[in-house]
Order: sequence, then C-alpha cells, then structure tokens
Amino acid sequence: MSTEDPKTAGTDFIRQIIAQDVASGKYERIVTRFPPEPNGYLHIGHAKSICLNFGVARENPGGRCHLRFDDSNPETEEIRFVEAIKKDVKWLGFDWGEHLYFASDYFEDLYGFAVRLIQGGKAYVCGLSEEEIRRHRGTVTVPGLNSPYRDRSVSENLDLFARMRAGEFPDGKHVLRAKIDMASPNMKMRDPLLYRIRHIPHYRTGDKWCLYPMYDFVHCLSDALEGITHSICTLEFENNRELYDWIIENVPAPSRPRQYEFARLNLNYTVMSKRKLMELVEGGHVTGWDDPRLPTIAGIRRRGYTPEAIRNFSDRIGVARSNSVVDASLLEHSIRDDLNTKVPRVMAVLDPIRLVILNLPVGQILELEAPNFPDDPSKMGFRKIPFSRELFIERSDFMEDPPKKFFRLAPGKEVRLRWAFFVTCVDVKKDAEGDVVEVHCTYDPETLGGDAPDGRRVKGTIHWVSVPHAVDAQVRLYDRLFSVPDPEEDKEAGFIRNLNPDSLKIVTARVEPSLAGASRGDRFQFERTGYFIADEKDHASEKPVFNRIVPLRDSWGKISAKV
RNA sequence: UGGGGAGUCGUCUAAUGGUAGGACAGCGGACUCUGGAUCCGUAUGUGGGGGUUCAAAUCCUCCCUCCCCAGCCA
Repeated sequence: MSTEDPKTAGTDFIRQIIAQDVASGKYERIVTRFPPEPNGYLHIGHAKSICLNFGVARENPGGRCHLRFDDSNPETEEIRFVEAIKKDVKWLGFDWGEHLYFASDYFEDLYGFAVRLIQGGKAYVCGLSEEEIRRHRGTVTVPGLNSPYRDRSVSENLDLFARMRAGEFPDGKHVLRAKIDMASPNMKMRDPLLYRIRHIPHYRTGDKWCLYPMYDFVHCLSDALEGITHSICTLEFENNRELYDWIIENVPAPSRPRQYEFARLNLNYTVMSKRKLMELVEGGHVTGWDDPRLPTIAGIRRRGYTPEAIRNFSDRIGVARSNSVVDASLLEHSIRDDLNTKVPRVMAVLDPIRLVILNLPVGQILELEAPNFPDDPSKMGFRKIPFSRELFIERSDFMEDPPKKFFRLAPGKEVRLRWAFFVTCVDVKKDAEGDVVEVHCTYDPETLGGDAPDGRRVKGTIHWVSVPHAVDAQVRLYDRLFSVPDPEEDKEAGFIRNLNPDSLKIVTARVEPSLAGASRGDRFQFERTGYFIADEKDHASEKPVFNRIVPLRDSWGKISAKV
C-alpha cells in the first residue's frame, strides 16, 4: 500500500462510524472489501471506492481490505476483466495481500445457506414465468400478489431445488425466491429471486453449476463468510439493505456485517456508467478501453495521470450521501499539482513557424544549457540545447498586429528566448497568400543566459527549438471527450451526439533533441504548453509519440478571450 | 402516487445547539527567464414558511425540489 500520501484529510461519515465502532470495541479489526464484477473495466468512480475501502483499512490498525470479484452472472463475466481490474487496483497503489476472493468460490456454501432458508420455510421454488413474476410484483403503489407456488411444502421445495441444481430444468423454468412479503412497500422485499437457472458455463466454475445465485443473496453472505465488518456500497443499494439484513438474519451467518452507502462519483464532461463506456468503445468512438480520453483507470493511466494524483483527487472530493457532480477542473488540478514538482521541463514547439536570426552566421551552432528543474534548487540537472540561426517558435507567439497586452513577439518587439538570448523582430517574410512564413530577428549576444547587462527587461519569454536539431514527434492533444457538462442531459437524443469533435488533435511537433532519449511512460512539462507522457504503447525512440496529459493553466487565454 | 434517501458559496465538502470554514473554479494584486509555479487579497452559500431557544445549517413542524426502487443485472 502507498505510504507517501499526505494523511487523509476527511473524517467523512463512514470514517466516523468506523471510529465509533473501534472506540466501542464492537470489532476486533476493521475489514472492508472492494467487490467489482468482472464484466468491464474500472473507472474513476471505482477509484473513489477503492481509495475509500483500502484507505479505511489502512488507517485502522489491523484493518484489511479484500479484493472480491462478485462473479455470479456467467453471461457477462470474463477472466480478462479480472486481470485488468487487478492491474488497476495495484496501479492505484493498493494491495489486497492474501485476500483475493471470488464469490464463485462460495457457490457451494451459498447453496447450503439456500437449503437452510428452505428448511426454515423462508424460501420457495417458484414456477411462474418471468412475465408472470413481473405482473405479480405489483407496482410502487400497488401491492404484489402471492405466487401460487408460495406455499409449497419444505420437502417439495427441497426436492425441486436439488433438481434445479442437477440440471433437470431448462432456463427460466423455476427460480428460488425468498418468502417475505408481496405487499411490502419496499419493492426489494416482494419475494425477491435468490437463484435462477442458467445453462451457461461460468468463466471460473465451468460446467459445474447451472444454478446461479443473485446479487442480494451472494453479496451479504460473501461479506459474512469473509468477516467483513463494514460493507460499503453506493446509494442505489439503499433499498437493498433491508434484504441484506433479512438474509443475514435468516441463515446461520458466520458473522454480522453491516452495509453503508455513499454517493458515487459523477464528473462533468464525461460519462461514467459501464454501459455507456461500453458503447463508446464498441461504437468505435474511442480507440479502446484505455483510450486516454476515457475516465477508465486504464485510460487515465495511459493519458499520463499518476496514481498519487488520483488518490489526492479522491481525498479532495470527500465522501458523502448526497448526489453530486464534481468539476473536471478539480481532477486537472490534482494532476498538475502532482506533476509540477516531479517532472523535468523541456521545450517543444507544437505549431511551428520559423524564426531567422539575421545576425547569426549560417552554420554557427551554440551549445547552450538549460536546467531540467528551474524551480527546484535541490534537483540540479542540465541538458544541452543547441542554438542556431534558424529556430522554430510557436506560431501563436508571433502576431503581426498584436492587441494591447500581447507580450510576445511582434514587429519591433523584443522578447527572451528561453535559456538563450533576447531577440527583436525586425521583419517578416510572407507567402503568396500574405501569411507570415518567417519571422526575422536580430539577437543580442550580450544577453546570453537570458539577462541583459544593461538592465533592460522584456515582458515575454518564449520557447524554441533549433531547426537543424529538432526532432519530429507525434503529439496527441487530448481534450474533454464531451463538449457539454452533462452529456446525458437529453435522454431521448442520447449522449453520443454530445461528443466533442475536437477531443483529439494530432500534430507533428518539433521537439528539442534531448527528447529523443525519452522512454515509454516518461513524463515532461513542455514549457508554457502542458504536461506530456511518452505513450506507453506507441512511443519509440525512432518515432516519438507524446500524449498531452493536461495543458498548463492559461491566463493569456482568458485575457485574449475577453479582448 | 407507496417506500427509501438527499438539499450548505458556481462546484465538491466541513461545522454534530455557540464566530458558516476549506478546496477547486472566479476576480484583483505581488513576484517571476514558463502569461506556468508561488504568495497575498477578495466576492459569492445554509431550498422555503412557521415554531422551540439567550442562541438554529443543526431541534420540531409544514411545504418545495432532486435521486433511488416495479432485471431471472450488479
């Protein structure tokens, strides 16, 4: 488990309950669990739950958190998702140690509990069809009707249940239901289904079973079997808690776990449900589950986010019981905050235009040096940056007719080239269409290193790369996947239409030669531009590929937008 | 409409009868070889009406709004 996090700030309501339980001596140790279903990839909402469950376990002496795959539906679950989920949890910095579990390992125990329920007259085999069961359930305002099979004898139920297991019946022929109350105001308590027949092989148990338990039966008993003390889930399971307790109380459960619910994470400008994520992936709207624009852990990782940033984000958003939507800017702040002190600075020109230094001879090359961590005296480190007559600068750093507060290059204006010299624009060269293709300058050799001996100051500093030394790199400029804060706003129209057409722009950038030595996964700040990572799949030293993790805050952008 | 939940700055979240605080976003300024970072300052909030109390975000009451539940998904 990670230890470098600052002490978790919040004493949220979950931690308060646990603190009380610890103080009262209710439990010997705190045991939580993170219970994903292996039918898809984890997303940042799961990260919140992971940080909560593993965090709580870490904060309490002797505490532990289990990783349990809630795999009782053979139709959708796959081993590849198990592996992906394990990788993601580890990457986030958490360790379940010996405590890796599968609900499917409990099938035999669970079956035994079901038998006990039947023996106690608390469950029955129902032969109603799916449609009939639905009709008998009633509605939120109309009580349900008892199943005609509700009063079968214990022995008949036992016999039928055994034959269900033995495979004597086709899918849907019978189900096992709890005998509770068809008139309960809580729909979850209207004789809920406990087992269904599915003649489908399970990714772990193979053909051993054709009878599979349902979530409400599996979850509480898995918790009890593992000695979970605090079973933390999301708000939509609030109505299930009554059933959770009912089952625990009506079987000889080995322990007495309690369920607590918190609000799941919502983020604006994205979607979070597995179904919608699946639609984006399968519809080809993104390149895969690890597309850097997706809020999946795999996507966020490939985008270049760090686990520290995600954990800090998780601390910052807190844990509460009211539905909420967190602003994407908080996530962006978390990664900038982390990377700012960690990654080296380099220069890269994303949208190049040539700058020619008229008073520097053709072929002359100056070997300059630039610090890798200009703001951190404890991290020395320099790299060579060659300087020559022709440079690339950012197209947006020159304007022929600049507005008032534009501090960059313009005819007659002097700026500093980062770690090099002052240059003054004396002329421009245009093409047939009248567009500027070259910016002509003179440089002041006295300003080597970036300061003028005569005390002269400049307002702007711009980055640059020497033309003959520049390395081409593919740069993927990622932006928000959706162009509106709430992509699901209009349920009818769907969320796909709200996709941001500019969520990915690929450019060929000219980067400083030191970047030729970058390895996959290396992160940098491209000065004045943003944070970037060498792509974990596509980057190669012969063909560099960088993903933009997040742009730098841009106060000029705000000023220029107003003008 | 039955039941279960939730309403605090723009956003997220504290305050558990006693000065409504923090973070992000915003705005203003300082500083700066990144219009970055950093630092300083600043505006904005208890859904509404009654009530209890010396004192209410907090307790009572009525109302309003939003979310969840009618899968053989989890």
